Amino acid sequence: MPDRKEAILDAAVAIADERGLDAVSMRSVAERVGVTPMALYPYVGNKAALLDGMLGRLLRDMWPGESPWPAGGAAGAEGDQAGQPDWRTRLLIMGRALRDIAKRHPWAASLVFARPAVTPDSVRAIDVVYGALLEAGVPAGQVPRLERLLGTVVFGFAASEAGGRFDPSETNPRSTRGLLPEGPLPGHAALADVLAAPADWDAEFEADIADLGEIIEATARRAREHE
Amino acid sequence: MPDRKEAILDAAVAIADERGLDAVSMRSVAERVGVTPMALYPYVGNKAALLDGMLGRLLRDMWPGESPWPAGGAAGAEGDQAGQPDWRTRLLIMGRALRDIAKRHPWAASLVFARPAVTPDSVRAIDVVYGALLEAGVPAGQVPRLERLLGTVVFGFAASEAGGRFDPSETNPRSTRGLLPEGPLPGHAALADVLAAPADWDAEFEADIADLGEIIEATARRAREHE
DNA sequence: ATAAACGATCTACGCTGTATACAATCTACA
DNA sequence: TGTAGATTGTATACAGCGTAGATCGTTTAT
Repeated sequence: MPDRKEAILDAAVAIADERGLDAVSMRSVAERVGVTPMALYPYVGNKAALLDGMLGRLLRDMWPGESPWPAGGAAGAEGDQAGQPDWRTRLLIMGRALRDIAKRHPWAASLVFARPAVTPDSVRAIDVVYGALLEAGVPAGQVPRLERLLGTVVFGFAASEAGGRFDPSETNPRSTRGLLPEGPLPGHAALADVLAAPADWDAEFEADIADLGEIIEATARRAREHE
Repeated sequence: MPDRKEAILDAAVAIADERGLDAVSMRSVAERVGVTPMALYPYVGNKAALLDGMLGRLLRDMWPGESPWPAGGAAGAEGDQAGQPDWRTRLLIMGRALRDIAKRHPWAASLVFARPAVTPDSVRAIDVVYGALLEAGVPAGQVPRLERLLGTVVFGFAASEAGGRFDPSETNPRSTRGLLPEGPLPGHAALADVLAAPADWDAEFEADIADLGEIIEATARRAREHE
């Protein structure tokens, strides 16, 4: 009866959304499910596995229905399927979906870099990226690396946004003036105007994705020329 | 007497290196310093601040002596200093240094995305990157974004390497064969050969850095043309 | 000399993950 | 229908956690 496991994961995700990841304890989850803490163990094994399960649950929700696009149509030799958007918008959609998830569940981003994430759902997501990169003309030898780079940037951006790594340059006004107790900050001083303006994270995310797209195209172009 | 704080941070870092980040507790750190747990609070405030301090300590060690290069010489209008390497190798050196730190202290990488890292040392590091980007010809409006992108990739790579996000594709042999309980994996199937070979993380890191360098140059080139 | 601030201590509270032992309930077969 | 076995949840307990609160020398300032 694995409905129980789903219910447990639901409860854990709900608690993390409402009160933060630190509030997710075996006791709090158990209470929400209406059961004693030890009753969770047959279903989730231990707390680390529970966190993995929470992350997996989120990745599954990336595409609500079945698979995001008709399966197949990934190998370059096969030609493109009819109703499928091109590789660029496919990657864009995935990236945006991932950032949306991270925004809705800020706790998730910090988990990505801490756990391997070997769930079947995440492997499926990787496969879709592989397909897009192959369609773009990236040589096979570079595809896994670029997939990892894409993931690093998207997850990293989401994690930074959620975890606060992007905030401090504004909250610390002294550094934007090019001064620090220990010495001058010529770079900050030269950028005072830009640093004073509030950042537009949506625009920044899109710009990053666009830059990644250029990397992909440049890689594909190099491969075409050297062949 | 802030030597005491240094000693506390030293002890905490040593414990994390030896027994992992989870082993860093107020009690264990206090014991190593030779003091009761509550005696730490006047110096580090609370546990979260202690973790911040540990991270800051590592960033300071990025350049052992004083500052990495003679201060100043960042603003583009000022021309280049004599003994300073060009912006590309400067960024390369910083990136490599950061990955080395993450390799020596794997626990640190997971902290980066969880805490804002507002310490003076990290601000100084950011300033150096600003200087390099300005020297490369990146327009001021894009410099902060690219600095964040660089940091995201380098930290993200280090965190992935240390946290295990890069491992599973090999440890899960079934996925490299293009098969999964739930359905086919056309992308994995098409890349079977490449996925079977072991990855060279040093080479991958260098390749990623090179790609970032191209983004920087492309941005600078666009700015030159549109002016 | 008196007052104030500081550094360190001890105790205690409520919380954590989970090993272990036990009880209740449902299933299957005679 | 009776009973054995498996399944599922409970109760208790332990060692460890972060830190609030009160206390107490010792140092510094007035």
